[in-house]
Amino acid sequence: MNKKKITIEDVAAAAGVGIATVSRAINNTEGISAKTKAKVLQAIEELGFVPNTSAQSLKVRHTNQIALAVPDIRNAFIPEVAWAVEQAAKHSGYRVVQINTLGNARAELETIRDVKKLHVDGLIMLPLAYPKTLVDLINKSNVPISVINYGKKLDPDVKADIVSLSFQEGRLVMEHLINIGRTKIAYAGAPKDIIEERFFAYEQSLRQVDTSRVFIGDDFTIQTGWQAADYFYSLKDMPDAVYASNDMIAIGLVNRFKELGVRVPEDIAVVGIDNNPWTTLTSPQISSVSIMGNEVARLATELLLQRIRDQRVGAYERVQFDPRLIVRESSVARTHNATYS
Amino acid sequence: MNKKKITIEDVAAAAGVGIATVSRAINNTEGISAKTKAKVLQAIEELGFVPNTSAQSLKVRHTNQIALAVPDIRNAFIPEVAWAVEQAAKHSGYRVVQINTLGNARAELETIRDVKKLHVDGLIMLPLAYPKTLVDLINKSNVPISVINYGKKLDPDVKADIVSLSFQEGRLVMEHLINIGRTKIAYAGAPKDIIEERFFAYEQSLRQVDTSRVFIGDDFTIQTGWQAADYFYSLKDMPDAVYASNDMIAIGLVNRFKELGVRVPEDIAVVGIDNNPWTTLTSPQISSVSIMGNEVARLATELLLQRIRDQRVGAYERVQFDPRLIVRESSVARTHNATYS
DNA sequence: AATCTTTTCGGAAACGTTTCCCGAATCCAA
DNA sequence: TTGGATTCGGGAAACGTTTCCGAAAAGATT
Repeated sequence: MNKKKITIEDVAAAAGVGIATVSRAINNTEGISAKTKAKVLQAIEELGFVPNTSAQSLKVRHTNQIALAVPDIRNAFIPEVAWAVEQAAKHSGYRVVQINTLGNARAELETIRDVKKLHVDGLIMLPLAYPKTLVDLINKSNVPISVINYGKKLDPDVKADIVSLSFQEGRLVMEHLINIGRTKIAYAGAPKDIIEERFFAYEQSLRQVDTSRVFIGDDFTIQTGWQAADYFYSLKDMPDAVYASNDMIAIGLVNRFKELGVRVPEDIAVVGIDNNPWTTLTSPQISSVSIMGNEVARLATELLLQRIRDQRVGAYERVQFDPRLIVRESSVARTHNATYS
Repeated sequence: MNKKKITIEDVAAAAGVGIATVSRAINNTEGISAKTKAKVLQAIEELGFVPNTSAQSLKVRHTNQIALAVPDIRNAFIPEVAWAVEQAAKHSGYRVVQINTLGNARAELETIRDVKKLHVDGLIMLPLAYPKTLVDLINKSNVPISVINYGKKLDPDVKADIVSLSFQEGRLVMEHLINIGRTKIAYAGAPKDIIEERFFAYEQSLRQVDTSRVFIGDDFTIQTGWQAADYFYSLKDMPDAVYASNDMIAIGLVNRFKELGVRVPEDIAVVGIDNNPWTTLTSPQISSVSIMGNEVARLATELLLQRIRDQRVGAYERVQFDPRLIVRESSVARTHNATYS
């Protein structure tokens, strides 16, 4: 209907006040009486006036937006993070614009240029690597940045708040498995483990590793889990526990074991990593360790928002998030089983 | 380092030209010689100048952004859509800002107000319902809108391009099941099926429905599938096929059937809906019908972008997307089985 | 060489806000 | 009442661009 864009000036005219007054009413800054404010507000309502964000941003030099740069929307970890960031941001009145780098390193550089263009107030990024060029760009950009580090060790003096995963998840599952009395622990993973630490933890928890007990499949899928199960089943000396480097593999393991008539956890315990919701949908439910994506994301955005608001600069935070083991049915103490079997 | 914001004016000074010329260089509009353009570009490079998007938008009256309003980021269907929209938009040089309505109807209204504020050039929405107030708001907003309709029938004269799912998925699975010679077909679903059409299709494909063969669980989860399997198993006259109203339920069904020693598909065929990636990870792999979220999303954004570019108004598109059945291991013709059993 | 086209460039006016600064109105106390 | 202190409201400048319009420069045509 209303073809013409209506501006603050129209409102001013309609309400019989000056444009400055209208502005005061909108942002409820002080220096305006309740009466005129009401009058203005009503005029706004009648005209269906909506302030132009571009003009506002241009004037006030910030946009109330933060950018979230993610490598690939389809990785399991990402939606969780995106969700949490969105929540935390919205809660503080910020909008988030997502920038998809597709895991492309060049795009990751491009990102911070975009960030300047858009004049967003801050940036949260999950880089998959830290080439020098990226670090440089970060350091000389003067936009507040939080990085969520779920990859490799990074340059210690990046000028950004960093919340990283502590890579203790492997240790956690090994300790757990040992605690519940398992002695023949196997490992099922994939090559070029993004998080090699997961395998290192396996090695370090054992006096010596029996290489016949480690199975390395092609990828992080259920199929790999199946293959691993078949393999372990074929061993004359079957393991009594398996540490799966992610939940997909763990799920494949318990499915296949069930088919083979191997009882989980009585005959063999299984624990995975990621705390994928699916772990609760299998039978038995699978123990897993949560990487705390939600909390990590929330903290990262809170740090960022804080930095934005306080105009803080320097004194960059460096926090690690420890993963948490969630014990479910697929791994229980041996003594328990004895009672039942 | 560079504390002060540097503007087009600084560039002009540095390059020894006027500010209009700089603008021409940036947007490579014509009316500028190659030589001076190079000069300007270099100055830009040296100063690290980045144009201010807010100022640009204010002037040109558009933002090169489209908004995507989604009910809940965690629904299976949504990430697929979000991804496709993002891809299509980026390909045309548009950025997408996601607005999360949390499925909240009020927030859905608020959305279109936000859209005006932000001055995005268009909006793609997936409303879960179409209250009159929403339709009104859509109709009198003069922002191009595409709606992806995966819910109920909607007001026929919404002023927006609409691409909807055709709700033929139920018919598809029933025809398939009948074609492969199943005669005792059961239904497993959840109450208040978002897409009631799925159940209607079941009723309509049968001369008469044997109510003992329909199981309505609590929700769309695997657990419901388990319960359904138990229930069907308990029947004296077991069905020879079950039509699950979504893949989660289907997965639960085949898992539980396997445990019960019921063979799929020999004893009983199972087919689900949604073409959830997980259907290929079970054994047997589960037949399912794809709702074509990807294609739907891509078309919706293409329609939108087109409308934006051509400033087209009126002549709203109405397209339906037909789902597609993907036959996997969980449903094969009876004659086949005979050979094997 | 002189005029006429055409191309290239710069000045200045917008775009729709916020905010500074100052004048007007209101309030309070004596 | 009157004056001074205080609150309220308006005009105008600024934010950083794009673009219109006219002027200058360059090229083309005799």
